[in-house]
Amino acid sequence: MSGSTYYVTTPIYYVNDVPHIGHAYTSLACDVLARFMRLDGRDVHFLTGTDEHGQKIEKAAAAAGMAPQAFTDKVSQSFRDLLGVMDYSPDNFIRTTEKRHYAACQALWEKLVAAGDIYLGAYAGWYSVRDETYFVEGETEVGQDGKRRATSTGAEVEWVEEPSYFFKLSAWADRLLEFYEKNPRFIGPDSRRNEILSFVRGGLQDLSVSRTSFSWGVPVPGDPKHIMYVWLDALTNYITECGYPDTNNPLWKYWPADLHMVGKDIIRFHCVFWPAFLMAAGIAPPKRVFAHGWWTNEGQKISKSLGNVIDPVDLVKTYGVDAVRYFLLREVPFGNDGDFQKKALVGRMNGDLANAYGNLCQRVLSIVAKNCGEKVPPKGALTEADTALLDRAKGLLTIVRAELDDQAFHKALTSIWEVIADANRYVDAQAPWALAKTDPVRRDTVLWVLAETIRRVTLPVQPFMPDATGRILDQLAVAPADRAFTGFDKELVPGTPLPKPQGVFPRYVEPKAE
RNA sequence: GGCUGGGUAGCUCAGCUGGUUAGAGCACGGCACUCAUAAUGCCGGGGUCGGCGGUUCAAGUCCGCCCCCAGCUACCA
Repeated sequence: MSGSTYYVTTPIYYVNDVPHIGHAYTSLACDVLARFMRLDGRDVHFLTGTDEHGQKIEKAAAAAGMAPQAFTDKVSQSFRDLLGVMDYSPDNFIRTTEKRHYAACQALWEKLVAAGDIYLGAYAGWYSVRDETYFVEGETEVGQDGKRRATSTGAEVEWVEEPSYFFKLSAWADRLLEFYEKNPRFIGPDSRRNEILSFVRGGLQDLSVSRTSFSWGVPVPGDPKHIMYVWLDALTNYITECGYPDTNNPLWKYWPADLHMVGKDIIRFHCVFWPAFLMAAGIAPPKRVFAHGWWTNEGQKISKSLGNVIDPVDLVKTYGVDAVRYFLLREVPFGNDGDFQKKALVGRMNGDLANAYGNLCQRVLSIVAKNCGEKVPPKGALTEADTALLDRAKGLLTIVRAELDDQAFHKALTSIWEVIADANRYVDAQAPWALAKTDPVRRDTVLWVLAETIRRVTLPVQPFMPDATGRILDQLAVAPADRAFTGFDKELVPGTPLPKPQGVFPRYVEPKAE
C-alpha cells in the first residue's frame, strides 16, 4: 500500500459555465482523497482541468468577438482560481486545447480504427437550422400545424443526415457486462451500478464519434473535415495526462486511474463509453468510477433561471474554507443528493466544529498552558479509562482509511467525531481542574491523554480541513514530518514546549443587518 | 409503462443473514458542572417502524397485494 500509486481525477469542466457548488463538490472529494493518500504514503497524482472544445464554445467565442483559444484562455481561468479558494491540491490542471491532448486523441482514434471499431456512417436526427443543433425525438414535438419543432426552443426541425464516424459500441455490451462482473467495485455507489447494468443489458447502439458541423476540436486523422465529438475528446484527457500514447512516459505508471470522480449526470460516459474505448484500444480501464449526487438550495432545485446558483467563492468568504469543506462532506451521505441549508451549515460549524472539536482543543490546551508550564505534561500510569479513550483514537486511522476507500466521507467524519465526543465526556469524568488541587500527578496524566487524543484525532482530519488542523497540530508542537500517517504512532513527548493556545474554530454569529 | 432504490422519533438517518423494553445526531424540556468558544456532561418527553393481509413460537427485518417518493429508460458538457 505505502508507495503505491494513486491516480484520482475530476471531470474536466466545460468552460461554458462559471464554477458553482457542483464543480467545487466534485473537486473537493478528490482533494480530500488525494491529501489522505499522500499522508498515507501513496504516490499520488491528482488531476483536474477544463474541457474547452465544441460547438458551444465556438459560438460563444464568436459572440464575444474572440478567437476560440483566447476565449477559453480567459474563461478557464475562473476554474483555476477556484483551486486556491477551496484549498485544492491538484498535481496538474489539464486543458483539452493542449497540443499533447490532440496527439493523444488522434493516437487513440487510430488505435480504434486499426482494431476495426470505427466506421464511417451517417448521423441522423432532428436538426434545427436556427439553433444549429440536433435534437433527439423526445426533445421535439409535432404542433397542430403538423410541423415538428424543438420543445425547448420552438424552432422548426427537419430530419437531417450527416456523415459521421461511429464507434461499434453495440459489439461491446457483453464484454462490458463481463468487465462489470469481474470488477464489482468499478461503479459506485451501488445504486448507480444497478442503473448502468440495466442500461447495458438493454443493448447498446453504436456511438457517433465525429461531427462535421463545427471545427473547434480535434480533427479526425486522415479526414480533417470531421472533428472528434465530445466523448472521445473529453474522456481521453485522463490518459493524455499520463503521456499516451507514449507508455514510456514517467507518468504512465499512474494508469489505470484509481478513481474517476464524477457527477451522476456523466456516469454513463465514464462507465460505458470510456471502458469500451479503452478495451478496444487495448488499454486497461480505470479501476473505479464514483458518481456523487447533486445539491439543492434550501429545498429548491438549483438553476440559473431561478437565480439560486450557489457560488463557492461567496461561501468561503462568509464561512471560511474549512467550514465549507467540512460541511459539504459531512452533511450528506456521499453519493446521495443533498440539500444546502444555511442553518444546517451554521449548525455544523457551531455544533461539530466550534463546540465539540474546537472547544475540546481549547479547554484542554488552556489547562495545559496554565498548569503545565506551557509544555506537554508528564505521562504517568494509565488507568482503564485512559487506555479506553486512547484505544478508540488509535483505531481511527484504520477506520477512516476503509471508509475513504469507499468514498464514504460522511462515515469517516462521523467516526472521528464519536471520539471527539468521547474525549469531551472523558474531560468531564476526569475533571482535571479538580485534580489540580488533589492529585496534580494524575491531572498531568489526564491532560497528556487528552492532548495525545487530540493529536490522533486531528491527523486524519487534515485532508478535510488542512488549514485548521495545521494550526491545531502547531499548538501541539507536532513536527511537520510527523503529520503524515507514518507519525500516527509517535506519541507526544512530555516536556515538549507548547505555544500559547488559540481558538481555531470560531462560532459563526449571523450578522445583525441582513 | 418497464427497471432499480426507498418510505423508521419534529428534522436527517442507523437498524447484517427474523428473536430481550426499536437506536443515533440535531431540535425541544429539566438537572449538573465551571477547565473551555454561554462551551461540556447527565436525564427525559416523543415513533400504528407507508397501508392491508399472510408465513412463523417470534417480523421494522420474510412473502403477496396496494399507496407514495426518487433515480434510470443514451448522443447535453
